[in-house]
Amino acid sequence: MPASKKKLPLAADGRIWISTAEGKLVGKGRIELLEKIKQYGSIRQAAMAMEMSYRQAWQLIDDMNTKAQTPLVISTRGGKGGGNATVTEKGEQYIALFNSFNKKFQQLLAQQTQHFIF
Amino acid sequence: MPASKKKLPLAADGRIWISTAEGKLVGKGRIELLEKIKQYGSIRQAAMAMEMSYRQAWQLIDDMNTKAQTPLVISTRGGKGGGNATVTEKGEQYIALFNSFNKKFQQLLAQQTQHFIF
DNA sequence: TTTCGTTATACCTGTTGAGGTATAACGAAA
DNA sequence: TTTCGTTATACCTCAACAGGTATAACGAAA
Repeated sequence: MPASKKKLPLAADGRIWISTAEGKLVGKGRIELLEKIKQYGSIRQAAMAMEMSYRQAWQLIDDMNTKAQTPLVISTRGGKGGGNATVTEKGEQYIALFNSFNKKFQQLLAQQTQHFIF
Repeated sequence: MPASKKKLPLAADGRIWISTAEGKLVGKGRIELLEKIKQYGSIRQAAMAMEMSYRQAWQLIDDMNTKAQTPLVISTRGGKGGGNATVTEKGEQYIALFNSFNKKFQQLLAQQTQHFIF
């Protein structure tokens, strides 16, 4: 064992999000929710896939749509299937934006954790 | 106004910390607390300077000392002045480690926020 | 052995927010 | 015009947590 003694394993950790003046707009969970809505075309099914209540999913979406100028999710109710939800082009842009940001962040965490052989 | 229309101001945001298997060890607030303890040599005065209760400061210190193998803060009670607290060499190392990590993180946030002219 | 300011710890309480449940609204299709 | 599954929203409850207050422990100095 060279310079480093027997060591307590340390990790660089953190959470990131994109915010407006109103506060948090999208983070990891909300982006995943958008991706599930895109996949299923349904808020309810997206919520089930993430093991969260419909209520919570709806609140997150409502908050996003309120804070962003343009809705990230558009939903309709009634009709065939009872209703549906789709992710807008704006929503897609946020997904891409966050995932790019997050990728760089994860690289930083990994790099810093390396330095923690301490 | 070139490629970007009138825009909603977005910011890359986040929080970071250093964690062990037991969870969070030090973040921004705890590092600041260590710095204040170093400055004042007193848990109570450090807490006052940060406008937190002595109780909360003590709990944070206790948690850090428990999770780290080596105490980050050593305190004595009784005697001249009623007691005192000092930051150990290990504590100083965590301060330096976190501040370095945080500096790179702040750079990432600033850089990403640039890309959010979106 | 009394004083004093700090460290250490127990205890109690209000708040807030996470979460579930219930129900209304809706519109296409049969 | 009835059915159906989903969206939308109101309402209620309970636990966890933040935070304050009170008090014990401590030891150097006077």
